[in-house]
Amino acid sequence: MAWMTTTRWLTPDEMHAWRAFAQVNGPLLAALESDLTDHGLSLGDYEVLVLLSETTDHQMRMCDMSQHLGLSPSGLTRRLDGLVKAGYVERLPSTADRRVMLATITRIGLDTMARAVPDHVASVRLHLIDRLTPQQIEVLGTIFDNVGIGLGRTPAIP
Amino acid sequence: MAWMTTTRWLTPDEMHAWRAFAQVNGPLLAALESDLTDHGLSLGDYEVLVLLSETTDHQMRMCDMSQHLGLSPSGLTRRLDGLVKAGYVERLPSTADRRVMLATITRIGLDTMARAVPDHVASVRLHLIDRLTPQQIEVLGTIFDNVGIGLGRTPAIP
DNA sequence: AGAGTGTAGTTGCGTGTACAATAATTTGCA
DNA sequence: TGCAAATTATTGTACACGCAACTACACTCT
Repeated sequence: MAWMTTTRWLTPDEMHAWRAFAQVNGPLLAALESDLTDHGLSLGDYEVLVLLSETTDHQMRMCDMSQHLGLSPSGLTRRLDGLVKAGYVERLPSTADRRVMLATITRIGLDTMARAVPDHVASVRLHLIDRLTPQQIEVLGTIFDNVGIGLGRTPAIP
Repeated sequence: MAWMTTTRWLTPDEMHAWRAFAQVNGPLLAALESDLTDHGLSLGDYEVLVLLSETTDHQMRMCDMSQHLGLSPSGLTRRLDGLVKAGYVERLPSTADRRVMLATITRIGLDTMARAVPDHVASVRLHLIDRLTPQQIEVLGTIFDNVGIGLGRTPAIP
């Protein structure tokens, strides 16, 4: 017979926190994504451009990107297809390892991102940050650091 | 000329909170979804069953469900297709308004959900709740209540 | 050097979702 | 009453993503 353990149900506070999170999470991301469409970017496209713009030489291996973005290799391939067609990113075969494709952000991609960033930051402020007290902001960071550790992620350094 | 305003960038604390949230959110939902697959349910399927099981007569109009679930009408139609094929839900034409379809959860659906709920609660505890202090849990609820209000949602009563 | 193993990226296919168009029905108002 | 406008659900189409299979290449060990 299988082990029989009685379920530890959620307390009212726990249930409230979980339901609030579960119900608001989707609309929050939808709002952030919607505010980016003026620049012709999806939230996923934006994440790619930010990631590439933050590297020293503005390029990164596909497999490293898929790790950072939490995307499957095939998903990243097709996402880059769109960005390449839009002219924001180029594919460069690596000379050091001929299996590797280096995705590089173009001048047009950098310009597009530079125009999108202020609106995106304003959107994050509008929908999330400016609705919270400084104490709540600090706790929010701690919460998701802890949850991320449980999921096997190392929290960001700052 | 358009109004020119200087962007209010994020402070280190704000940036930390936003990045932690943005990076952990996806994996958290993926983990919760993954823990449900043993019962043959996706997170979306589970939400439908919970919603129907919580109504007094175990049925709800399609359009009301799409509101509660944040799903488009077409998306809900196809989601119900799967649940109907699995035998968890039935479609009943409403006699009061012949445009509306009433989705009703079946006995099999209720049984399936009853088996899935304890595992799902345990999963929510494992990945989220039990990684937080009581104070963090309370703040988490307040945070997403506030954000939800900004998005035009009324917070849950409890 | 050569065989076997591991890694990087792409493609075929299935799934899930949104948008637009459509059909059926109800509601509102002259 | 009767007709226009709104509401409800479904279907066609397109897109994004993951999994599995595949190709190409690098590494390891003898």
